[in-house]
Amino acid sequence: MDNDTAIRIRESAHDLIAERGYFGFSYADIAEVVGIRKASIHHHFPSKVDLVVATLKEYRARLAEAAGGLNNNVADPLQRLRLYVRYWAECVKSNHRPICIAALLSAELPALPEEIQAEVQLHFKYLLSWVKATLKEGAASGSIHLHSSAEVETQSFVAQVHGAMISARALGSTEIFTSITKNALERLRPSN
Amino acid sequence: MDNDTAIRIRESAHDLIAERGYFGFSYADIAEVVGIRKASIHHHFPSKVDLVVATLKEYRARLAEAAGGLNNNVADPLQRLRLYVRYWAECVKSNHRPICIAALLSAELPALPEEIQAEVQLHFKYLLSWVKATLKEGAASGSIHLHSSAEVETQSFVAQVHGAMISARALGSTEIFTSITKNALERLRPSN
DNA sequence: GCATCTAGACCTACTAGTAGGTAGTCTACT
DNA sequence: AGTAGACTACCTACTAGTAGGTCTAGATGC
Repeated sequence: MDNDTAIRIRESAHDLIAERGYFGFSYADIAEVVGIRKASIHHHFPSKVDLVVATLKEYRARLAEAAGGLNNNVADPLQRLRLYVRYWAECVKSNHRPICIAALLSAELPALPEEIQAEVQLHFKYLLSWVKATLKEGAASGSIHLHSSAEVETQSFVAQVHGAMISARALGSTEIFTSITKNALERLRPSN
Repeated sequence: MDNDTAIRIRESAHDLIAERGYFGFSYADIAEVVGIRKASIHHHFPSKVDLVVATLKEYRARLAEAAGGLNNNVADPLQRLRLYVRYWAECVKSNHRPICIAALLSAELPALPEEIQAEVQLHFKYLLSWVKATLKEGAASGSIHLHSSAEVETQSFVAQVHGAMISARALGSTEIFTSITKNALERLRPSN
């Protein structure tokens, strides 16, 4: 499952989901990108559901890795959130996976197979829990000011980032992503 | 174009897009809901693009109507935004078109036909311009406090509402929509 | 009053193309 | 020899869309 071809299939699945959503890509698209035949994909991922679940699991693992890295290497919790936002700003700017695939799939959620729905939900729960822990730590150390509860500020922060991705895509504008997220971070500054 | 069947087709298209996105529904699905044959849909809407463009135009017309109604009948600009949010809270709660189809389609945007992309963009521009005008009026009359520019506060407000819809869908939770949007409105209160 | 014409609405039957998925085979490496 | 990984060739189900016919209601001509 960790061999090169399987990884390339999974990575191009991620690219394609970020571009078009679950129903917007096919095994034929992936076959063309990876340079193998459609049937060969089934050898690595028996069904489309398996492929997308694996893609989401990997995506979540990468988030966990990145979040852990920030926790360990960046002392200031607010700065961690700034770097999180900066990562996405780069994605939006370069148009490389410029949207969170869990947020995108969430939009299509009722039509998706249950196993995928569950993975999407797990991603949201993980992201919310990391942001919440970060906000709480910042509030305790004084680097972050919370206007309301950590729970609600967490939900609002995540919603703003996701909403910013959507607006940026709709308007074809990197700037709108930057200005929304800058505003969201500004609100968390202690002097406010 | 305004006869009963055409309307029913367009309305069920709206339902289905809100549930599944552009690629997630077919003429066969609509035929089943409306109770006519697939081919008959083409009589009213020659292509899927025509149908979705018509659905988005109608959706925007309804938004314009509702926004105009709020402008005329509700004196306080902040209260207009509260009612806008309340409308969506009801949709989320009742699970009747619980997501803005322009926001949903924006997620899939790069894969959509250009005419649809253009309509999605028009919806965003209209919504942003109405919210901005409302915020400005509120700021002038003192019923709304703007922490930053009207432009940025507008973008943030809209992003929070859209992000709240996404989170609510992902977690199957009406409460998260309510708490995010309540927080967004709270920020605009003059006492803050 | 009655036949005829027209047009909209809907139908059956079909097209070419694509979807996800399967069966069975070949090849190269361990 | 066994196995992983790729292949060709195929399947069924479904997609948007088309061709051409039927039915009905209203308007028109005599």
